Amino acid sequence: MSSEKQPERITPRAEDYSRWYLDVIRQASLAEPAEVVKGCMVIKPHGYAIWEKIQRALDDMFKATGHQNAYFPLLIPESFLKKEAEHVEGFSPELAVVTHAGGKELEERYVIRPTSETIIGHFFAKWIESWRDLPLLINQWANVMRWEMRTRMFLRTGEFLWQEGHTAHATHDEAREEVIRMLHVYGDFAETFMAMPVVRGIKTQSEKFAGALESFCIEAMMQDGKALQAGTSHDLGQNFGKAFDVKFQNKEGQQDFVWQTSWGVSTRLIGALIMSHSDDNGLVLPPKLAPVHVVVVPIYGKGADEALVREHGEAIAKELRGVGLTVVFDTRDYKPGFKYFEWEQKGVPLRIEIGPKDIEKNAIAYKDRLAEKKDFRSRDGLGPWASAFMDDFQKRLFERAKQRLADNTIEVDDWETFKKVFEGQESKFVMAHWDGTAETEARIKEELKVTVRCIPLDAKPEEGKCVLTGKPSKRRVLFSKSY
RNA sequence: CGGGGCAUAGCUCAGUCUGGUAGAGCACCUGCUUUGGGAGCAGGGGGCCGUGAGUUCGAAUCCCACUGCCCCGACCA
Repeated sequence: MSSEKQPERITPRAEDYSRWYLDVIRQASLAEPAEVVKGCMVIKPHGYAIWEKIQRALDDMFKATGHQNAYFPLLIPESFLKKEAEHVEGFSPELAVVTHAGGKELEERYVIRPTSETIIGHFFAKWIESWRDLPLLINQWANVMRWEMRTRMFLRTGEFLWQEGHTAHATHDEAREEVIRMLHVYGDFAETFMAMPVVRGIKTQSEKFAGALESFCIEAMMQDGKALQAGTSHDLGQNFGKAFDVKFQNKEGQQDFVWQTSWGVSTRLIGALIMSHSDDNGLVLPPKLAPVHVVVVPIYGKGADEALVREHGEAIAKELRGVGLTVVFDTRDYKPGFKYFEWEQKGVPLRIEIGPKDIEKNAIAYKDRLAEKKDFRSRDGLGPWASAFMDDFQKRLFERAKQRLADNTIEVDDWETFKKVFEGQESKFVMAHWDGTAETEARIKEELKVTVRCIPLDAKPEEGKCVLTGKPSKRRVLFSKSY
């Protein structure tokens, strides 16, 4: 390839979107390819810190909705996977299997969990006897492995981190309520914390989770117009209950199978974050998930009193920490300009510079990560100001993303226009009529690599004709290319 | 799994065609000088040239095999 003088340069989005994505990850020190382990990645401290923020916020939301955390084994007896026909069919191509342990071949092979419905089903069967044991609301934070042909950091890797909620209920209605409740937890999380607007919807039968009756999802639009499934929530019906004999005695004294749900989000959310907000200068993070809110950079001018600058820097950092912000006072021995670039690439929302001139004027210089130039303001009232800045920053990110989603969501009624929208690498969110058949979905996917991302929950009934076949349709569905 | 590319310093790569003591830039370390948008000078450390087997007096270089990684397609959170 070209022998770039600056290998640390970030490829502009317009030049090569997927290179840009990888460059941002590298420059922000979020992760790197595991290199010695196929298809896997190392999540570096700055990337993991974002995941920890995501975990904390979501975990609080799960607890608030009555769930408890537990942990199940990484290894699952191979026979378990086979108990639910559709489930095994969906996952078998991507399973990693343990065949040997302790120096000899295993009697029964284990698969490394691709998801835990089966082993959790096994234990639910032991734990549940009566309607009094229900609902059982469990969540697990774990790693899973799916052997993927092609990987992209955070979006699709062999091993990834996630949470998987697993619940059991006495009635289908109750399970259904849970599925919808968690879908909205995800939707709220995406919009409130990630500043990422999402479309809440139902998957088509061909896109749903293997083994579920129905899958719900939140779909987000990335900057290139493609959709990213950011979270899913499944109505498992009694499929796993029957496969694992998860029965309970109901109030009428009869045996019945439980109704189950499962729902999850993964480290893919970090990919979603990157592709929602970041720019050609690097990462941009919403304050609610940013590991560092403010970086304070000291400037030691000619003949300046270093100790004095340092003292002021410390005082500013302390003041900002006092209002709950995470602050780095960067006293490393680098030129200020070097630090500016580095922290910008890492997505810190606000930079404050403190030097002799500022001290003299009782001022600070600051740089908004979203602004072109830096600005100045008084030293007074820094805490409240910075705190309000973060709220505003979070809001600006959300508004910007919402605007982009609105601008790039269109209704299309004829096939020629539909094709034009998806020419080349182009993509938008297209609301169009669909005749509801898997055949039509397949044809569109084949020809344009476009799929039905979901049937939006808020889709209003509307008579129309399928954009491809002209057959009757009762509402529009969301079409897009996707990650 | 198909097609393509690559493998030499921490990183990006030159050197391979035409065999002869291992190279550059960046990064790193030390010192001095600097500090408001990626500093400068001087000195320094760092290599099983992916692995294995050949050819040869001699292999990063030639031959064979293997492995790994990246990119593009078919599958997927």
